[in-house]
Amino acid sequence: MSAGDSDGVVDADVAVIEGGTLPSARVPLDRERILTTAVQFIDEHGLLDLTMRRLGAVLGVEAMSLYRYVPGREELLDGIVDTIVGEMYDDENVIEAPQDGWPDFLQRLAHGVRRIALAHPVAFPLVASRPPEAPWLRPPLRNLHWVESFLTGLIDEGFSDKAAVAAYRAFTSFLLGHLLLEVSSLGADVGPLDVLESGENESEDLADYPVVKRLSGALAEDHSAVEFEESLESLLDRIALLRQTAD
Amino acid sequence: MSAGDSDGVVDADVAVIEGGTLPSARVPLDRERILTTAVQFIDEHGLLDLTMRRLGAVLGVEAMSLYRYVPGREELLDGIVDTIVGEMYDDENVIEAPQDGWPDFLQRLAHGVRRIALAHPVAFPLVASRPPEAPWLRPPLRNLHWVESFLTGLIDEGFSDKAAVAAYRAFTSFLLGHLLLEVSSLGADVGPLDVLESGENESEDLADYPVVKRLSGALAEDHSAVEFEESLESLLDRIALLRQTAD
DNA sequence: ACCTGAACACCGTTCAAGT
DNA sequence: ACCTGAACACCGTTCAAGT
Repeated sequence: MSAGDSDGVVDADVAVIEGGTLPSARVPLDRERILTTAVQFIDEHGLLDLTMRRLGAVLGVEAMSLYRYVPGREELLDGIVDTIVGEMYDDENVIEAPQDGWPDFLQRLAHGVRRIALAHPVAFPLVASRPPEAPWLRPPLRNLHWVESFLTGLIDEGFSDKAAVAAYRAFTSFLLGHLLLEVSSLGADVGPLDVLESGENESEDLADYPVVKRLSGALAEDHSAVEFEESLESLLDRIALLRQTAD
Repeated sequence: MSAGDSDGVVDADVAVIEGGTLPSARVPLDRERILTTAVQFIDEHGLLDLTMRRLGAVLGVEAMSLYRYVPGREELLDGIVDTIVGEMYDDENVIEAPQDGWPDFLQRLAHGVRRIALAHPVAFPLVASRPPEAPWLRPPLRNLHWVESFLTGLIDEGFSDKAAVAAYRAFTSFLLGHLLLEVSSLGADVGPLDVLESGENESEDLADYPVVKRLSGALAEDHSAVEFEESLESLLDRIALLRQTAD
């Protein structure tokens, strides 16, 4: 944190104007700037602090101005989800269609989603928990483009329609469960419960649960990365069986 | 819904007094009554409508009275999670320790969690997404009692400490992913986005995604129950391998 | 002992008005 | 065209006061 931009100080007046028309004029709002700023704000301050009024302030504007670009707070949150998931377009390791077989294709897609989860640990629960608008937009793969790629890729690789759909379901619920638990173990999450009061509290609570107490060290260890790889491998094995299933 | 208790009408005055001391006196508040009422309220009206003031009104009391029993809204939500997860104590099909082998034990536990998820489809995302307080309370198994049972049960059945912990991780992330997607497909969720505007909107949106469009029928089909069974079976196979792994 | 009234510092959202 | 001031109907929370 440098001294200039810390702690919510609004320095929109100092913002570099890209078009370069009116040097000292305030750069006008637009939807994309609102959304990227909101994502950044959540990652820094948490979801609970994201308020129309505060987001406006960060953008150097009154809250009411936001309503010209986004219909309300709920739609703002939906836009944030789109923005985050959309980041996967920039990931060169995620490909549009299988090149080295469908397992490689799904591996890349899974790792792409994991990367955006780890890049936005605080905002990711939003991707996971906003109500899906349709059964073909299951979290965390909430992007029609990638769902289309997923299904097309598998069908081109010999999956039946039914098998491709079943694979989509298994793939998404695997990613959702694993990644939600992985980012939540990273600490940040909804709710300002940052009261990790250490001391005798812990040992006292666990007195009635001797096995949990004995294994608490092991339970606290983070093996997310290898568990992700192994579970993904096992999922791909399971999907391989789906592929061979007759309709 | 009978005519008397519908639609948020407060009839606390008519409440039956169990102790039977003062017949016409208002039955006093207590933490449990607050929490069970809150769970019911969420299931009926959604999380967004649950407000300290409204919850108070349902209980026939001003919002400020709640603070005598719960420190604030965040802690109210934590209490709601405890209440919901605690319902599994009443489930006779969930057992404390393996009787017919660990796979049967875990099957019962998994189905118990699924039952509470389906019983509270609107409130369940809260169980899934509240920030865990410790690494041994991974959603959705956020109850020290059941975590203790889980670990003890597996260790008694021949799992090493490490294998039991690994099984705990795999088991919870499976349940979280599957159940969160299952209840969210049931419609209700956070956010008042009940704008399922039918019409040409859908087909228009899907014009650029022909495969999704072609499979949209199949994608909308609900096979949650059989998918749960099959995925659980596969998970148990995976856990069986863990059991045989040397430390 | 238990609940409330009044108050404070916030929210999201609207709309007529400013520039 | 874009933003704002003022207002409305709410929030969570505190605290002295009522019974």
